[in-house]
Amino acid sequence: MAADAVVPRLDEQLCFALHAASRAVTGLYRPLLDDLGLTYPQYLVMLSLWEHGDRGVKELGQALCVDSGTLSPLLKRLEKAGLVRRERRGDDERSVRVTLTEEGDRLRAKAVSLPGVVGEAMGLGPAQIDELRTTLHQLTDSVNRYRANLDG
Amino acid sequence: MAADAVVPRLDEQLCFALHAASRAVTGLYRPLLDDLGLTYPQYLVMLSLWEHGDRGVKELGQALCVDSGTLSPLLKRLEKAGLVRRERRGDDERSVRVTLTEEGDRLRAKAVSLPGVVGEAMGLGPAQIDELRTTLHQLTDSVNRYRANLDG
DNA sequence: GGCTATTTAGTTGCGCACAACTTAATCGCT
DNA sequence: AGCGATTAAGTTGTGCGCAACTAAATAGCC
Repeated sequence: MAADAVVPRLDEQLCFALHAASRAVTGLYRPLLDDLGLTYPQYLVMLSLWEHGDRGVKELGQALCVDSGTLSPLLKRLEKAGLVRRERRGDDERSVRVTLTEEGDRLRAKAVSLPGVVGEAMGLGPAQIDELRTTLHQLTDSVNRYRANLDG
Repeated sequence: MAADAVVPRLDEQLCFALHAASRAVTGLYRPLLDDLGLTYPQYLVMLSLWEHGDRGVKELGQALCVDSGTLSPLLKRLEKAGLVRRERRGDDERSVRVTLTEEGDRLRAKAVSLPGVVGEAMGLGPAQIDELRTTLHQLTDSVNRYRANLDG
């Protein structure tokens, strides 16, 4: 086999396209989220809380695909910022309930404009966006199933 | 407007689908790259070097969309691992040339199998992959143009 | 030639992602 | 009831991403 054909070019690699796109979008959010005093991963946590009002650390971890090693310090920062409260659950002292504070709830109103701005910046039509999201979910599921089989 | 319709659900957000997919794929690469002693971002640098043999730090930064703040320590680790050499360029002492060592070049052969494994795990057909890559490039370009206009 | 502005790498500091580990509570089995 | 296994959250350490800054070399202008 030809040695120079063995490894694909960087910009042909789907993994890099994904990596680059994800970072570009996060970078687009950054200045917008700065106004709310949030980082992008913190914003994802707030989205989940705005949606459900009340979440356990484990639930948040499953929804966002992160473990407690990432979540614990992040939630501590959100708590210090006054957006969130953490309390041990009464019926199971192991688990922790994360709740929105008044201020955390109010922040939702300031986040309203974000999806619109980001959606516009992406420059894709509704059909393209829909298909992209579907394909990405499919890819993520497939990859995660594959990963689960590696150590399972 | 209805308050509960204001901010989309987490799993409807394209940005999160992107974020999750990118991390899933990186996580899939991790155990494979462990065998080569590389992290994923280091692998991207090696891909660029395998492709061009020889790159300036600035060129690498442009190709991978990262600045010297990320690249410098990463290259230092690759150098310490014996995969790469760094030397000031003669004609312009500001810039640094990054070169593959023998060992770095040999590593290419061990990376041959990666794209196949990852491609299979993604569970997408060739047409889907092609379209996904195109859409992602389009999205990245559009977002980065938008970002350039924010501070430009 | 001399001086400022720009360019290029590198450093520092913070937050996230993740692996490996710790601590504490609960579960489940006998 | 007692006790080992499991589960939940948190801690520690490493590497990446990025902003802000520094140091040194070159470019460009007078």
